[in-house]
Amino acid sequence: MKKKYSNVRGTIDFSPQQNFIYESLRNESIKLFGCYNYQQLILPLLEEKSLFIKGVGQTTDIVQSQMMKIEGKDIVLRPEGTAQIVRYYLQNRLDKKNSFCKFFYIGPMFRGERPQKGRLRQFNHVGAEIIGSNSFYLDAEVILLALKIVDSVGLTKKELQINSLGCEDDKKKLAKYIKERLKKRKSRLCTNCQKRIEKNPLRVIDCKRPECRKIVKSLKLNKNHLCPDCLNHFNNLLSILDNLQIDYKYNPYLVRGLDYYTNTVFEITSSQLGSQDALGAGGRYNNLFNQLGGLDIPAVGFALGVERVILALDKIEVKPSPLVFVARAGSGLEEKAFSVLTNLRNSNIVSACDFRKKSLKAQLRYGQKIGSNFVIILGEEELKEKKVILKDMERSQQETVELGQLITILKEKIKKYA
RNA sequence: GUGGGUGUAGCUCAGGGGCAGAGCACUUGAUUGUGGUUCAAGUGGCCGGGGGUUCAAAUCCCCUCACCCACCCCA
Repeated sequence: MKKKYSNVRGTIDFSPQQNFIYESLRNESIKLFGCYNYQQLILPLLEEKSLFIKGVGQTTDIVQSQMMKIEGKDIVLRPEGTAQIVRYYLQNRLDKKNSFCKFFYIGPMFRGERPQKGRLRQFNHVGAEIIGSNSFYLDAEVILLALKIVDSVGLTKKELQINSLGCEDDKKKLAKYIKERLKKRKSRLCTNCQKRIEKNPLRVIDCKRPECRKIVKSLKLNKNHLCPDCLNHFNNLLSILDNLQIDYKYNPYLVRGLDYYTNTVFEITSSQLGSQDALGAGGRYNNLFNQLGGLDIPAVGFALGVERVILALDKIEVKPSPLVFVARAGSGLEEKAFSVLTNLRNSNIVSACDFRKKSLKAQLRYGQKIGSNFVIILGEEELKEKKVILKDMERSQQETVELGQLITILKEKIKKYA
């Protein structure tokens, strides 16, 4: 019995239509990154496991259960890009060279989660990192850039949520506060949160269960946990966004699931997506370099989920260039068809011919189906006089033209068409 | 990792122990060498896989796999 092959669980094949959006997202991103003076990095899909344990955090779900391990080695398929970029920076001692850097990357990430809408085991990130400055202007730049990229492919319905966790001390203070305040009501939290309250209290305020949500809301969180410097940083960022008239929602209950975030965290969500509603997210990570290399280097960045952007875009306008189809009336005209096609293509005219043994009627039907704007019909009668039939499909008109004039006439028609 | 749902033609799905179905799509026709609309005919199935019950299973039972959605988590 023949085995039926299909794609691996949690992966998707990009159809030509999806790829069209992907390419458009990719091109627009590269253009924007260039304009903002970022440099592209292409790093391996394989990294040492411990890079992510130290970077992303031992208690996070990504590290606990979602990393895809390479058999027999302490090597994993990368689950995210930030720790890797930091590894690159440290490995190449960029702190000694030009310490301030802006990088972007586009490529696949891997997480061994159970797939659902908007959640895959292999998915693509478009991400950026700014390394070497703690300026709130750069927090703003990163947010702006993420929004612009999403905009560039025509995704206008989206929401920006933003919060500040504060520096490492502030985070500890906030965690302690949450722990103390929730201790009495611990039994009313979900079992998951009861565990988290000890290990990672910040995650509790992010829980989406209604009962936890209710309790957490009563904490009345605000900016009080922030030290003067961090408060200043956050307020300045918000006023930049205000001045740019960017819509955002301050959400004091927004936490990111990766341990490395400090200060600014943000999330861009879309209502088009279902339960995995984040198109992208990011924030500041002023402690990650310390974790991985013992250096005190501030940084900020974001990542967008390519497949989620594609998912959220229900339609995209595809405007292909005019297509010319070559049809043969009669048998034995393949060689002539091939030579006409070659000439068309050498003149950069988008053209096609199916070379199947089909009747003229069937060829025209196929030509129609693939969206041909013009059809060249090769007929023995006309070819004797070095002529061909040129048919305008939309107008249902045709004329006989000199083979020598064909390219010139077609180019003229195509120009009018566009 | 946990729950719920769904697997029948290329696609969307109906059928629910006794001949394998519809719509769309596809192929071929409807006066010599001309597309879209229309009309006609045709191709196409291990009814996800394995086992069981039965004279008989796409249908009932068990197992399994895959997909979808949700939880969780994240982009």
